[in-house]
Amino acid sequence: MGVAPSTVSNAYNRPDQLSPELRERVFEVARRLGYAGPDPLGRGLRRRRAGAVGVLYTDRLSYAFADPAAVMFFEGISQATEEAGLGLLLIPGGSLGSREPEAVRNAAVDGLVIWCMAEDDPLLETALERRLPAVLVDQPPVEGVPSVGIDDEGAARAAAEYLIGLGHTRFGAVSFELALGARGGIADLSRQREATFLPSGSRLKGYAAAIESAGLSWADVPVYECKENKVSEGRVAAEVLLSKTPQPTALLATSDLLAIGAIEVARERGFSVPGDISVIGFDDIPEAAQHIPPLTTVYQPHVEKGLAAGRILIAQLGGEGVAHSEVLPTRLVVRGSTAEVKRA
Amino acid sequence: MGVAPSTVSNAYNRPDQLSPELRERVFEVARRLGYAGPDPLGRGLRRRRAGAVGVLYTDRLSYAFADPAAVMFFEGISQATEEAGLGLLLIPGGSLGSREPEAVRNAAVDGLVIWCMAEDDPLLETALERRLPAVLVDQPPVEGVPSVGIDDEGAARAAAEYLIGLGHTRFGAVSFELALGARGGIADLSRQREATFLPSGSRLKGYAAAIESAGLSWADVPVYECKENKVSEGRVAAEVLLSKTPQPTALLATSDLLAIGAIEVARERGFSVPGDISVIGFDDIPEAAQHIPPLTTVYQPHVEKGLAAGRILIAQLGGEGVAHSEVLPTRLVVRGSTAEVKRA
DNA sequence: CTCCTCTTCTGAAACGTTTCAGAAGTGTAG
DNA sequence: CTACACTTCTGAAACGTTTCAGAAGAGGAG
Repeated sequence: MGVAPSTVSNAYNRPDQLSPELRERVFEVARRLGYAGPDPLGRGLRRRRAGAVGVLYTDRLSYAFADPAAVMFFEGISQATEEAGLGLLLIPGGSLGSREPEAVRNAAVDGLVIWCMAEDDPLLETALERRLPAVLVDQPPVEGVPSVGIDDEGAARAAAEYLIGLGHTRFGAVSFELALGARGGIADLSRQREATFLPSGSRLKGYAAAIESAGLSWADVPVYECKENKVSEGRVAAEVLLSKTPQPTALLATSDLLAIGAIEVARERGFSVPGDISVIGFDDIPEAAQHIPPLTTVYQPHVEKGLAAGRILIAQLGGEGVAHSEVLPTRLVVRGSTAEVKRA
Repeated sequence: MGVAPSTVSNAYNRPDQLSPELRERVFEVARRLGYAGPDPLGRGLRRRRAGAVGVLYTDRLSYAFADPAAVMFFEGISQATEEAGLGLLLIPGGSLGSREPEAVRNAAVDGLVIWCMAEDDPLLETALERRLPAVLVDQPPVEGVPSVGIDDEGAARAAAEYLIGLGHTRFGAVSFELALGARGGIADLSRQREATFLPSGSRLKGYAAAIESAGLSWADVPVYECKENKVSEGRVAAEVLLSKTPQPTALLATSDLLAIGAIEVARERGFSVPGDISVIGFDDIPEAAQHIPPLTTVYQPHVEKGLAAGRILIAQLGGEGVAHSEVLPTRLVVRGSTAEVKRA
């Protein structure tokens, strides 16, 4: 091509460093040779940045897209990365359930959003070992890494207190995974204490706190741990919980998806919701308001959470040192899936 | 560290090439030095692969997450990439509406899923110039690049024929973007002919074909072109179309989101849907079945579309030459938003 | 003509790997 | 003791850029 590599580089990156004619000539030759501009990997290596941030999620990515709350969270992150002109790399979970650390190590990113991973997930350590700028979301804090999240415990407590105020005394709880490798089934107190997923652990703690301070016994409340956060699991949980004696009059779910499944089963069994049984959710996904009956649930700002996480991460990339954490507000949204307990 | 770089490399990538003790020692030193394993960029450069595939979308990414059809499509792609242990890089659209080619050129990926871009979008050319393995989805075919899609025209035609069979003769159409920079407003025939977005163009063509072959005049059917694929735009379209004389008794939408918006407005104006006005959608997003009334619409397999696109792309990566295209099946799903035309 | 400044371009080094041929050492068979 | 085969490790080159100091030449001021 008869020109130094550095000149080609300048043609693409610093037009002011060479004459317009030569620049045009370089492009012309590039076109003829089928050269599409600097290779991203070579450039990334030299410049020491990848031009993308990664997001690490506890489950398989493809599951995340089936969870409306996750999708909104992604929407927020992508908004932040788009603002900054960065790519968003979705890091694959283990291809066959096995958590491959390879993918985490191999992700060409400048920073990491680590979302909702179990405290003891080996992948979490792998991720932190990379010493990239990172931000934790809905997870226990780690020294030196900013966190974004909500007050899970407080919000759950408020939700349970609301039901107590309606006169309910017999509860059942539907939780998603408490720790890696959820078995699916009733989780006793010790299993609850082992919870390594922050949201499930904290929300149960909130429910427990409300119930104990009402003079009731949390130990008597059956907690069903689902294997995944999906409607079908909520159904399974309700099957079990509604067969208990004494039968609960109120079900506390840790997500709307689970709550929806529970309501389905309750109705199929001939109960009126909220007439006979009240069900409360968590997340306030868009479907919650559309649902019949509309779900009483805890609103949390999913999109904003993603946006905040993205922005905090990006600020770190810019080298603006102080990584601040953020706790976003929640709000109990009373709709139609809860009512005063029926007088016996 | 007292050991050759190649040995470190072997420690991480080829355990069989060195003694277990040395390998352990390497890791030990790595830990102490805070070395987290081979740098993805260096490795990528040398190995000539990035370990990720990119997805390029016509809109801003953050919009995509708000569209259930898009989300399902992503779900499919991510399933495919996850199977292959690859990352999924979401390439940012122009940060401020302006389509920056930088991001496309700068994406460190081994292949590209190019989804639903206008035929004349400069970014499309930029993407193809990279000469990476690619697959086009819901787009006009390009020589040498495999395509994945559905028979938009045939499916739309079937949908319109169904309405004609119900006795409707006065139609209105609600379309999303026909070409880059949609203005929002009635699109005349010449604008329709200019359509560069395959799905909108083909679906309208299908509607037109059905109507013409029923002996009606497509030229008399007002077509409202929305700026974006969202409920609020469907509302605007319906406001306009329902004010036309003669008033349409059936609205043909090119997406469910638009159909839902149209139904809202029709009802607010005191019409019964489907009593007075029939509305048909396209996509069969999950919300379509939940909606009141449930939407009559064209089902297409969104997740499978993403899965197919991903797999075809990944097959090309593996060097398996022949890139085959795929046309996925669709199906008219009759629900409650359509009915026989009211006898005057 | 000399000195200085500008513009335009170049050369070499560096970014962090992997690859591959081969060096060094250790056994084993003949 | 030689020949050969392993095993274990190393050195150099290459991957495709960008950066930075500076060479070469042109033009202007003194």
